[in-house]
Amino acid sequence: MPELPDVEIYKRYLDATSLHQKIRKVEVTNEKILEGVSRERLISELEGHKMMSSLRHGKYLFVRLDSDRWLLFHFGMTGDLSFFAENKDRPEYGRLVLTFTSGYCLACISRRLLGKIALADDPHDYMGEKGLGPDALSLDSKGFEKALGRRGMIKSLLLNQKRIAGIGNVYADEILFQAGLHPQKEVQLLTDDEKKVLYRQLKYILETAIERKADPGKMPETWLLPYRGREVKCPSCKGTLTHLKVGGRTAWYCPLHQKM
DNA sequence: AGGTATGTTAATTG
DNA sequence: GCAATTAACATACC
Repeated sequence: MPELPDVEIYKRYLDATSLHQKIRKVEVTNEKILEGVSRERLISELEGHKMMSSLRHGKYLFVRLDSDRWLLFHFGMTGDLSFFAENKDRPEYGRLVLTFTSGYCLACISRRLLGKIALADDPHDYMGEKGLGPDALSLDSKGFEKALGRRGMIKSLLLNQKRIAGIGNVYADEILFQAGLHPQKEVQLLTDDEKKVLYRQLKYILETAIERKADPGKMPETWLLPYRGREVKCPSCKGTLTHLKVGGRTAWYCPLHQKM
């Protein structure tokens, strides 16, 4: 379920388990996950090398190798990382599996193959080519207002990675729920106060989600997330949760306190 | 069996 | 040029 908080947790997991270990074996079990690099090329760039540090931007995770080249992961909807002992507990759908000389392995899992694994010379250049906007957590309030732009439905703008990188469907709904804004509200109708509240909630939601390990079961009872997907009472007012489609995605919200 | 799913992108239409 | 909509990608779940 990788949105920004999930990918931040993946980054910390990779940092804690896999840095500074020599890669002994590289397996690519499905080449469709690779973007712009062949299986042979990826293997030769990784084998015998070490991962030295990592960097997250939006939903992308970049890993610097000891060659100063970068390995990057984009997880799509069903991506995950798994660290395990060789010949034991090997997860399903590991599309890239690195085995270290220590006898432990790091796998990039992708059930639906909607993610990407690639090599890059420089993360900044790669993000530029993709047209990715600034990372949601690095924005100050001025940068946020600039990134919002002038037209469109607020939820679509929050989800647009070219404007702000990192927010996905679930956390976009959560931010709007806490800010009391209807997902289809036109951004040009937002008051300065509403923009301030939106910015403050964006920070609060993403930071809190990271503190709670991006585990949906651990989010506050006052949030939308524990009730998302059910037409039950709103956890913050007398309303009843409901949903509609915005930009092809399901938007859950409370029609009573989320104002157009 | 058909609809849905936390992501992105291309094609199309307004 | 922008924004909205839809299909496509591949697979599991209800």
